[in-house]
Amino acid sequence: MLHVVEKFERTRLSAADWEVGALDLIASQGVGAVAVEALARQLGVTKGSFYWHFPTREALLKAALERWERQDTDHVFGQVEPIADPRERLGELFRRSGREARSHVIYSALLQALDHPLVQPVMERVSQRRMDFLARAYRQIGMERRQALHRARLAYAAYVGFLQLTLQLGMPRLDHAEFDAYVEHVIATLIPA
Amino acid sequence: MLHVVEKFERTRLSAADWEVGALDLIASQGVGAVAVEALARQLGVTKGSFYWHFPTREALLKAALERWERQDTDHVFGQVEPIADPRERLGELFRRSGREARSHVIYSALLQALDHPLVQPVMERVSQRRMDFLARAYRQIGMERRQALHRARLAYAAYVGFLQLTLQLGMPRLDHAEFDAYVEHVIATLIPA
DNA sequence: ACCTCACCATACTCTTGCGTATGGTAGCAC
DNA sequence: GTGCTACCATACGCAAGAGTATGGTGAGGT
Repeated sequence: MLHVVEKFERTRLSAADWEVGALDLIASQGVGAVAVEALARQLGVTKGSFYWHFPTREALLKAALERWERQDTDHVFGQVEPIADPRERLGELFRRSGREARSHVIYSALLQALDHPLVQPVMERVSQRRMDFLARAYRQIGMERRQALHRARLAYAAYVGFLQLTLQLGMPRLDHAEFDAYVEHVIATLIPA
Repeated sequence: MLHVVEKFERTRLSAADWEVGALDLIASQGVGAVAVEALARQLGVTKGSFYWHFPTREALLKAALERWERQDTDHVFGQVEPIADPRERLGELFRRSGREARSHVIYSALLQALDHPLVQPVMERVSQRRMDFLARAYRQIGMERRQALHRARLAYAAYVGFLQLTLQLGMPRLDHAEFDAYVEHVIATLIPA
């Protein structure tokens, strides 16, 4: 129940500790679970501490989202960006999308909170950036501009839907081998030879 | 502000009126907006009325979800089921997916509330049913069993992601013509010749 | 050794939204 | 026309969670 997360029983906390704590909560239980008293309990302090670091709950959310957006950009793209062949680059990107990466889990959780005014613009930027990345790769393959945009939109929609169906709906329950087969099918279908 | 929805100024309400009112709220502002006092205000009565028809808020949600699931099944499939050619059937299904159909809007809103214990099982059933429908069509086309399942999963993920991206994120803002072009691209990509 | 201030606890208030208690009214049976 | 009952209003209680006020404490600089 009360599995405390604190790294090493730090005596004092910083604003950054609250931010990563908030991101932990978002990843595990969604944005709605980010309550200051619950988070304080999880960090081993009380809300008195929180309101020294942040003026309001929204401020924490804003800071946490900025932190995530910052680290997400290079975490997802940085790994595959150097791959020269665009087909190979896209394939590797698809393969990495299901590997329970923390960034994907948080992205999926934030997808569930798109009605929140602080979340929406962040997600719009991140999603647009990722789709542009896909569109560029498809253009490099040799697709016509319009086609590349459509294919990027389709591929990204498939990614978003996949996250929703597996992480949120928890529906397919496919094992490791079956998942690999699915990803290869997606690659064969969405990346032209 | 207070654009009342009531059909024709009925003097008395029935449980069904509350259910469709709840579905209206879900479609326009999500599951979280289904609050009994707000809904009562919208129907021109007070909460005193509500608790005569339903023992609790959850009961209303349950009834509304059952109503939606019932009418959704034939609303989405009923229109395309009679189409004999599986390719044609799938294409028509894809084309209908973006046409702002009420059922899709509600499905998208419920997708945002998958953490709710009442919503999850309903969505699991509906989604599974729809994916089975897709898989059957792909099999009829002549795809191998395993391939058909993967393709159905991919197509449905693309559908779910599309809803999320357009209705919730409000991101692409593509006009009518551009949307049609996108759908045709999807059909060409996901339905084998 | 002590002083400071960054960090934290305790004890409130306020708002929101669910649910309850109880009494009122309108339409139908007879 | 009177009474029953289905529907509704008003006025509560109650819990959760955000935010405030105020006082305490311990580690680092001097």
